[in-house]
Amino acid sequence: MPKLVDHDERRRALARAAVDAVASSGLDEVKLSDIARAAGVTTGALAHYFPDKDAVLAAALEEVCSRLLSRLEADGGRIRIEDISHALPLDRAAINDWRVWLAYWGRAPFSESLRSIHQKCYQEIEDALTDGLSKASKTPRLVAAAIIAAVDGVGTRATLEPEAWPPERQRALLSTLLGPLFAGLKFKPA
Amino acid sequence: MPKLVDHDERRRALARAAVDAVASSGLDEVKLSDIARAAGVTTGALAHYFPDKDAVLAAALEEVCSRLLSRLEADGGRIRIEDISHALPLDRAAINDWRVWLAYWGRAPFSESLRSIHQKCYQEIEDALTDGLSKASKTPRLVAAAIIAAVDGVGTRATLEPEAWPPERQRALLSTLLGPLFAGLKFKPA
Amino acid sequence: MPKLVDHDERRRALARAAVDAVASSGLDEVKLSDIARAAGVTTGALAHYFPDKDAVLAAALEEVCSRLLSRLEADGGRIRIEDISHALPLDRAAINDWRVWLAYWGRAPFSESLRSIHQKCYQEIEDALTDGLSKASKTPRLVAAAIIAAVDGVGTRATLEPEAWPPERQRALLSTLLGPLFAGLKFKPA
Amino acid sequence: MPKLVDHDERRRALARAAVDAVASSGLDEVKLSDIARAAGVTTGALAHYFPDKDAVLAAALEEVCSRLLSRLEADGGRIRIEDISHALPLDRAAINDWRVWLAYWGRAPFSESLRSIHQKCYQEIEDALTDGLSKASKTPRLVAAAIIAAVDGVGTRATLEPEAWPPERQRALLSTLLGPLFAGLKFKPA
DNA sequence: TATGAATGAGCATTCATTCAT
DNA sequence: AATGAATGAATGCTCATTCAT
Repeated sequence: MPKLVDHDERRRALARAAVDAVASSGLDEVKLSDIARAAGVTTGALAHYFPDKDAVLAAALEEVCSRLLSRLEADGGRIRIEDISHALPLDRAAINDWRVWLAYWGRAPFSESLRSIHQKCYQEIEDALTDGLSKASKTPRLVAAAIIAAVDGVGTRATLEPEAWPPERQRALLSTLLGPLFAGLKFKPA
Repeated sequence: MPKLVDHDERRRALARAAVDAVASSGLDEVKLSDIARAAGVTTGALAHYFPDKDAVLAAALEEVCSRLLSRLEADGGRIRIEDISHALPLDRAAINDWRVWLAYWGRAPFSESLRSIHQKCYQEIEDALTDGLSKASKTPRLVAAAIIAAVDGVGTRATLEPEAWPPERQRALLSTLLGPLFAGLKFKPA
Repeated sequence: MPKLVDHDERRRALARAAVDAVASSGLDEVKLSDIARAAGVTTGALAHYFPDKDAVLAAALEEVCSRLLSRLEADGGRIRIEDISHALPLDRAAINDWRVWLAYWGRAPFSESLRSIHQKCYQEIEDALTDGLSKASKTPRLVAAAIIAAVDGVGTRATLEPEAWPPERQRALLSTLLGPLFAGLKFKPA
Repeated sequence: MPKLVDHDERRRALARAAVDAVASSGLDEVKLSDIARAAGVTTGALAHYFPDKDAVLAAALEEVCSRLLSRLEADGGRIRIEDISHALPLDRAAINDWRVWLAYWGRAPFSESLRSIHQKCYQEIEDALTDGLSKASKTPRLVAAAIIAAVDGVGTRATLEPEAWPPERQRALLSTLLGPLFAGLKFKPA
């Protein structure tokens, strides 16, 4: 019997390697061989798990999406700026993810599959936020979208100018944006 | 002397063509020949105006930056959400520019020259806004950055999901974000 | 001992599968995995029976040769056009074999092993025909070669343009070619 | 002004080089770089004249077809075995062409474009022969097809076993096949 | 004996760049 | 200044082969 591998787990590991490779080479410059090397395999091995390069990159995007989501993992109940700020590029790992995330924004308009991955991700976050805001606002979905936009805006800036935007400054910016908005919400004490 | 004017005008025209080509093919897919075709010349002609492809793409980014800035052209005095919203991807032309703009975000982390073009652009906007806010806020630069982040966040979302974000909805989202913030500013009536 | 029988039988089955695979993919396009799939095994299994791909393809050619020969199986004595026509691509199965047969013609000039398989096959047919013609002609070997050439010529045309050459038309063409030749043979009535 | 080339002439020259390359490497083994080298250019140059490898190979087939046709160039009037034999692989150059010609037979069943080139070639020959036979036979088209089949059959054998089939033997075989057939034709003296 | 994961070399193709005209 | 033919390096992809299980 041949060595049996967990196909899905292997795919996931390769996707993780792809994220690393994209983070360090850039989405446009990354070669299949970069990804393979990052994963410790040869390019041929990738072929067993993905039909082509696009599929590898799509898997990498999904990986980043799921990481982003896991950072936002609502602690239930009340939504706080403090919790939301965990989605920002506050540390090395998150900055890497954001670089990759941003890179895909430029490509999504030309790829149906990337676009749908993106939208699913936004949808999921927006739904969760909307849910948490339903009691506190009369326009919960709009507020949810505003929160997302705030995070995207701050995260973008911080990703493009990482030296100028250390964690504290990012938080300050996010609070400046969301503070007044949250002040108007009718949250009951948790 | 007249030659030089021609030369610069030609460069600018080529840069505009590059923006169009990037908007329709994507920054990763665009070929020098696409750009040349969009400009109505041959690839060889590009060589007379730019040392290499990167230079062409940098010129395209500068072109987009200047367009973005011209849309924001402050009408003087008081800063209003209405004016700021003009920077959003509200029509076809602006959406194109935003697509290009976003595409460069993914590449900036790997290119010193692109990064510096970006930063100069942000700087310019931030300075102008800070100036306009100096009387109205005690932290004008932070508020300026917040405005920029809001525009980036809303613009990103609208660029990625153009059908879901018609102009009115973009304005509503921007107002949701900036309304409460602006309410706290001490603007004197114009 | 019984193992060996199994082994040879298995080889033969794989060769048959190879013929099918070549017939449907083409000799140039056929992959080892196509052959394996056609045989219901994995590529690794092929390695137990053949040293490499060339050997598999050689076995396929031998298989086709033997089928061709079996179609010509002389019914003894007198050689008749009717019998010879059984070697033509008259039905689906024979057309498949001819496609494969033709495909090898293009490769034989570059492969000593394929060439020798070919020659052995021609030799065998020619010898049998020569034998049957020894009483009827003063140049039996030349006539035998003529018969072979006629079958090859008609079969080639029919294989390349199958719709234009239904069985009856093939027979008519063969008769046109061989009729006058056979008329000159001194066959005694059977 | 750049160096201007005669596009069609260049294409033709590249097709000729392709024929040479196929003749010496085989249709399956030939690489684009072989063809480029045979033409004295780089592979990139081929891209200016052919969309892909298949197109190069198709052009090579057309080249061989046209050579075959030119060898048969009817001298008008009466059709003689002697003239027909000029289509056989009698010398080095013709053998090369026949090798290439045969190689395409194996591929035609899988390629619409190759098939159509083949059919056009056969059509042209058949029409010319039919024309020349219209007075001499009541079934001129069938006789024309018989002549073609005879040439194909003899040529195939000679191509596969060149040492065994020197020119004289090829002619003898062709005469054996076609002699009795021609004897039955009602040719008027030219 | 058979599996199938992995290898790694090989090739077609693309395209920025060069340069003779 | 402009052309466009040609270069040649780079890379994604394929697939025969190997080998641990």
